[in-house]
Amino acid sequence: MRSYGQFCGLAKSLDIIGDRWTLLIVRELLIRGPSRYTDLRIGLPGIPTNLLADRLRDMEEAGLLRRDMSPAPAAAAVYVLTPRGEALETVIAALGRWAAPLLEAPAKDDVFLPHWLVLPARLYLTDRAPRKPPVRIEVRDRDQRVTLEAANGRVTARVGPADKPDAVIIGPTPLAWQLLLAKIDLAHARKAGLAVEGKPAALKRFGPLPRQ
Amino acid sequence: MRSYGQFCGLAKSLDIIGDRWTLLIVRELLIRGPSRYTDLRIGLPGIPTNLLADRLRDMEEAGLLRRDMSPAPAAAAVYVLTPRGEALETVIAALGRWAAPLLEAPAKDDVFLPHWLVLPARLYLTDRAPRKPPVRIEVRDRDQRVTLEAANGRVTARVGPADKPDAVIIGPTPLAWQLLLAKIDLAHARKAGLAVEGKPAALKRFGPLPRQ
DNA sequence: CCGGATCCGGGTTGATACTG
DNA sequence: CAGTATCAACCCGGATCCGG
Repeated sequence: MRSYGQFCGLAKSLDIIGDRWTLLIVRELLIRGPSRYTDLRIGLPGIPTNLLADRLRDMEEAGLLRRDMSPAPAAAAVYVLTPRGEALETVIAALGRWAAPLLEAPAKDDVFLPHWLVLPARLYLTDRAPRKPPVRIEVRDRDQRVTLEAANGRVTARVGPADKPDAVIIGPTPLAWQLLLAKIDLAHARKAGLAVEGKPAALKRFGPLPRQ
Repeated sequence: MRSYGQFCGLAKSLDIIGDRWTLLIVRELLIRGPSRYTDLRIGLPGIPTNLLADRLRDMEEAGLLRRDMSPAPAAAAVYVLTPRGEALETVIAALGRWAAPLLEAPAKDDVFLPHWLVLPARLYLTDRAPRKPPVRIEVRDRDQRVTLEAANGRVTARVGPADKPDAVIIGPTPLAWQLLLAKIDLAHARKAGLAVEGKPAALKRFGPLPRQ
């Protein structure tokens, strides 16, 4: 990207992360941790492969990520955020919070990959019963699994299956998201194609943050 | 800007503010308040005039700003941030903080307009003597003036001349900034072309934030 | 001078094909 | 799997022009 040539923090940061796709690549690495080229490509539907390669080069040069060779047996290159790259989480959180009103309406043609639940779960969901014992649920869409946990008043989320989940939501991610935000109720969700196994009451532990 | 087509807060926000120059226009409006087209152009050195016009249209359509006609006598159009546009201050602050390490070294070919001091002053400077009475200084570069105030442990900043300043720094903005950050001392700054009127001790009230 | 509109060359992006 | 190559379409930058 061409520099703005302005001695200003905002302009300097945009010089580095203002290119198209760059912040989305950081998002993927924040959510999934060290990732291979192909995993990044899958997590970024629509990205031209040459741009992904270009960006990864630029971002390595800018000190946002490192390209690591994983240990001997499987010689796969993985991309890993540096601390400097991880520090962009605050920026992504600010953008995510600003965009909250745009996520109320359900997606239309938008792609919604299950693992993207991780960031909004952290940003927009709250634990509605902080005093009660922790609750863990799994969201499953095809073979993708995401684990959400409500404990001590906080919601955490990560990619991967849950260990002994209290409930499992199975079906299209957009529906699961609507259900967690309490935009639709369980009966409606089931009619629309969602299955819930385990204790549906566990879902009530999650809800939208109060309007800021 | 073409949409990413992803149901994700980050992607949605970038759909709106990811275009080149857009966030810098927000910066100008945050710093200067309601501004005319020409003022924006001056505050954004390097922007092609057609792009500024395009962006202002896009941003109005996106609900980030309004175009207001000022009252009858001087029929000047001014651009004003909507609350939605003002809410981007948190995003700009996050980007500014992330960029802090990039602003330690002095600018080279970079442009440094005086009014840009306002944001970094708020973000990077601290009041070193919260208990003492407030201190107000003016930074003057050619005919541009910026007012900084340290009071009750906080630093505030705005465009315009200061009322009864305790000190006035006159000269190139980059030098003034270095001085405020305590990167250079007063003697060095004077030798490099900076003049300080009033009580130079007032400058000691300002200093860099401790390393986060 | 203010507030743009128009035009054009070059760089970036998007889509797809191809390769070690 | 992990990219490179190619090419069209689009966006950006720079310059010029124009009506109040």
